Amino acid sequence: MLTRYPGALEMLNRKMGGLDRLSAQQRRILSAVPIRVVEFGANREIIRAFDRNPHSCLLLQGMAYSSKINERGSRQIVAFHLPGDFLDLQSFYAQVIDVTVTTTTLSKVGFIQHEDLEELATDRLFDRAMAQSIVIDAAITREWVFNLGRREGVSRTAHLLSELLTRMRDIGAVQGDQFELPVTQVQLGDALGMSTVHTNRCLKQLTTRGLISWIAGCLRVLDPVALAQIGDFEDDYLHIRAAA
Amino acid sequence: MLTRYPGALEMLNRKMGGLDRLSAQQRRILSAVPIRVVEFGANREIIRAFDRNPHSCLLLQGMAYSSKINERGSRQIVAFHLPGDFLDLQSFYAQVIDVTVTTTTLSKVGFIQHEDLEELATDRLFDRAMAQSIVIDAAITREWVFNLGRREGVSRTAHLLSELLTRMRDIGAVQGDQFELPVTQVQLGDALGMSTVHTNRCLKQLTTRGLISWIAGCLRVLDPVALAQIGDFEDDYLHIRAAA
DNA sequence: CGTACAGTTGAGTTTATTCAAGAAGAGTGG
DNA sequence: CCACTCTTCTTGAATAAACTCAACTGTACG
Repeated sequence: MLTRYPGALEMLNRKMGGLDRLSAQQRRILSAVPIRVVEFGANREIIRAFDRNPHSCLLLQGMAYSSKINERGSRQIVAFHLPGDFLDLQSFYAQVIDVTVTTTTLSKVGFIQHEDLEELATDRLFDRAMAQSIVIDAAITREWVFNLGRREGVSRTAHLLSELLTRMRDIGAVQGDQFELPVTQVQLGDALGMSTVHTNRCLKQLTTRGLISWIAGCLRVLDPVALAQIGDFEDDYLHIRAAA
Repeated sequence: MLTRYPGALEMLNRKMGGLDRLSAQQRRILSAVPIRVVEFGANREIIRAFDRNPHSCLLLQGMAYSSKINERGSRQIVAFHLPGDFLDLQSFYAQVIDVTVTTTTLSKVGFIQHEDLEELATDRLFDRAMAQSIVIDAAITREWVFNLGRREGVSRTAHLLSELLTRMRDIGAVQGDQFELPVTQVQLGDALGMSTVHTNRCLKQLTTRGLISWIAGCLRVLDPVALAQIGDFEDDYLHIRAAA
């Protein structure tokens, strides 16, 4: 299950500020960081809640989500992770992790030891890149609170899809407003705080209105502007540079 | 409006790891940090969304909340802030802030310039204390996502009140399971993602069942264990040290 | 060919919302 | 001290949103 994967370093470079902002020295430091790459099948737990791992993970390929489950069996997905995202960087700062991270599809994950991150964090730029990653994740979570608290089904669904479109576009995974979305409606419902049945009906409404078309795990956004409008979506909170 | 306030340094000490963990040298550094203390009346905006401030704030006294408002006029409170909390530390890492922070009652706020935080962050312990503060806030926000997504009215309300009780107790503001809660039911509803009417009815249920008593801005939790049980509340995510 | 999982649809029930109006307080000025 | 106003809290009733339950379709896979 353990393989070498050349994309790992590129992801780390990107996450730590982008190649253009890094000095030759900094790039040398990054390339020396040991990254253990592991491939996971679909629906595999990468990180389990309450664990105290000596490492944090970077998603290299595929897709994953963070979820919380209570003893009554209710599950709520609290974040979706796309390639290039840290999955559990918070465990580097808080030692313990409060969510379970699971793949939705075949994925590659890079494991970095905390002691190596510790070493990296001595460089101010790297330190800030990691902190910023956490801050942006937190901003997304706050927007989810708004989404769950103040938007009804159809709008809520449209907002989440708009967020995913925007983030997918940022990492270059969107072509012609179309992208792979390896997520089931059950998972989507768990993220939206809605039942599967209701999620299905909301998606159908968006489809009927000609806004989206979701076939075979591939989402095509037919009218991104209208979708964003119905979903009351503004992309500022994602902190995506206009240059990207 | 600008006053000196001796509690400011104590709060900063506490936030940066607690007096016992700080060296004499570190305490000296902290005591030299310029903190501008400003008093705000009730319902005053301390920080406005999308601003780019050269400072971050520490709540010294009173209570505040972070909220997001969309152009349709819906408001969602995404966090409550208690004395000792940083209000907008994320703006130190991301420059811009995505929420508006408002007082609920007469409050004292300490303003610290980002350049001074920058200086503090050169000390590893201080740097980690700030990062940890952000990570814990994020964990609370994730729990709110669960709360809004997966718990119905009464349980959701019970959970929030349990969270506030626990956090209030941690800062020593609880006596006999009773504490000042200077929040209106409108604000509580905005935090719970519910209408004011429904919030009122959920509170009434908790009252009728003999779990709480909320009179004149003072919440008395009559049965903390039962309240936590109904609210499906576990305090692990708050990362509160058992010693405290 | 059977099983498992994902998606879809209908019908009844529960939860929460909106609208509306009245009661209880707090603060203000005469 | 009282009348006035404003905000907060409370309650009822009709409506809307979302959930549960249940059944059925399709598809992938061994």
